Amino acid sequence: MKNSRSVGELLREKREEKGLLLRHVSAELDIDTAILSKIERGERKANKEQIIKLAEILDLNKEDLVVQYLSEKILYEIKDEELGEKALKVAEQQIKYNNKKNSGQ
Amino acid sequence: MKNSRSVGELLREKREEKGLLLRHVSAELDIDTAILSKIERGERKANKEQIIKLAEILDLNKEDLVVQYLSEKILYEIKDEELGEKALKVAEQQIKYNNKKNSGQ
DNA sequence: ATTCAACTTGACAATATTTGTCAAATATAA
DNA sequence: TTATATTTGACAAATATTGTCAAGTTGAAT
Repeated sequence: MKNSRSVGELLREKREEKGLLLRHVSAELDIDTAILSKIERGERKANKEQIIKLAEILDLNKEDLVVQYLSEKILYEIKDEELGEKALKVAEQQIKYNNKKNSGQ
Repeated sequence: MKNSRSVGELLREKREEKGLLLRHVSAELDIDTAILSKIERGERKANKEQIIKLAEILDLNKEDLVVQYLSEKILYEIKDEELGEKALKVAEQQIKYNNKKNSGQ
């Protein structure tokens, strides 16, 4: 497997690497430091807009960060579901089927 | 692919097959007929509890219905996302990795 | 064409969840 | 200790979800 760091881990790592404080980054996001702290520790989820901004502020690869973010959203959705893994596979099938259809195949 | 009917289609088909009216089924669910109508036509989502009850009332395979229900929830979550499909795959990988870990491998 | 039952629609209300603030508590370091 | 950074939890505001209701539409049977 490639990279398995959570969004929060990625954010905190990079922020510290850059020597930025919560207050610096949260100011740019226009939120309280408390929320960013929670996001970094996985206690709260960021929203899409914040993820984009964070990628920019911290020079993180935007696509990688968004993919990890969406993946966590999906996993959150099915975290207590026995049938979650099955549902994931069905969802993939249904996306693929749709792609096919809409590309004229 | 096996079965690609949406939750709504499954519900309406089976309800009509059984000769039940919206009012019969919605009474058992303790909601207005309007909502059930919308659920069947895909205009609203049911919640988990309702899905379970509906499977019972309509003699639908509970597992199949729940899987389709969860799949639709997942797809809804990423419907406007370019990176949705990628995120789905990452989510699967991460579930698998977790399974491994927690089974002592 | 009128009537009747089933269903649909959309405006709105209630409730739940998400997203945020703030102030106090806890580290960490000088 | 003092100062700064982070964390915590109670609460408030904003948003999304879930529901009701009443009026509108549809279709079948007079």
